[in-house]
Amino acid sequence: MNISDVARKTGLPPKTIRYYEEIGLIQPDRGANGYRLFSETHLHQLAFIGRARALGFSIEDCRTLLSLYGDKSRASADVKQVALEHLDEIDAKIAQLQQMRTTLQHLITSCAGDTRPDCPILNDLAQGQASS
Amino acid sequence: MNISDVARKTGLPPKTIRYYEEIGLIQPDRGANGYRLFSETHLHQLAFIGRARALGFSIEDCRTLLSLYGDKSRASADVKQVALEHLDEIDAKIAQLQQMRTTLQHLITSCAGDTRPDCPILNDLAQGQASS
DNA sequence: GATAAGGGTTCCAGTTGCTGGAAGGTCAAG
DNA sequence: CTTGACCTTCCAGCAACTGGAACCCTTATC
Repeated sequence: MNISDVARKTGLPPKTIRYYEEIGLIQPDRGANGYRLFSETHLHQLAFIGRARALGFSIEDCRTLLSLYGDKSRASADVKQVALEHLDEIDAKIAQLQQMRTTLQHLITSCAGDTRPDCPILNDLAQGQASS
Repeated sequence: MNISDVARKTGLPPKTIRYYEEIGLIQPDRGANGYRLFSETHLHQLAFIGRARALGFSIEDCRTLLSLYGDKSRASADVKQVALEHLDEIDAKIAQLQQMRTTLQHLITSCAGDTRPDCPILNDLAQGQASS
């Protein structure tokens, strides 16, 4: 399989697949003409990476997960730990965004949004406290 | 004021302040020795930027907001629009993270996390469907 | 006057995860 | 034989910094 076939089947752009090879996530073979040649195994690995990335795992996490995936004597606890740490990161990000959201929503609500220059949003940014 | 004073008062690292000058967000003066010299106005601007960044606004948004802040004939509607667009972005990110969180949590719950190799998390990543 | 500590300066490189573009080789069809 | 769609590599850039090297300036102390 050439790269565009794999791209179509995995939904990953060819550029991304080349990048994954460059950083050593996958090791496709090469044909006599220099083209990358992908096996079914490579296809599975790339689909695996694509799904892990869709769940927000970092590239380094993907590397770890791929390695565990290929290790038939792995302990599921190792996989679970990677997932749990990632869940914590997600929760932290959500909490941070919720905090921003709350403050921002409050400011937006208190801003008239008309042609006058008075603006509680700018006041808050300038003073470090809401004008309400 | 020298850069470390401003850093202490705003909580921004000196490196970040230099970076903000480099990209034209602020224009501190220079002393005869080449040191940056910050006025109270610069201090306010940097504190303003720091708070906007804490609310998740991009550097470009900060540029716009700073410009509106300095424009006494602004319309608050312009500020509100920037804030509303940013709120939408935050909401989109939260939704995406919640989606990831839900899937990940489900997988984690179904994984025994012991010494055996069977792992629904890897199964899902490999197959594109949960094993439950 | 020498020196050492603690400022400041610039410039270059690296981070994460790609993405765009240029320049060029390959291949299959008409 | 040429056209067009592939493929290749390499270089640059995105956001928003951060680290480090190499060097200058200031102030205090001996």
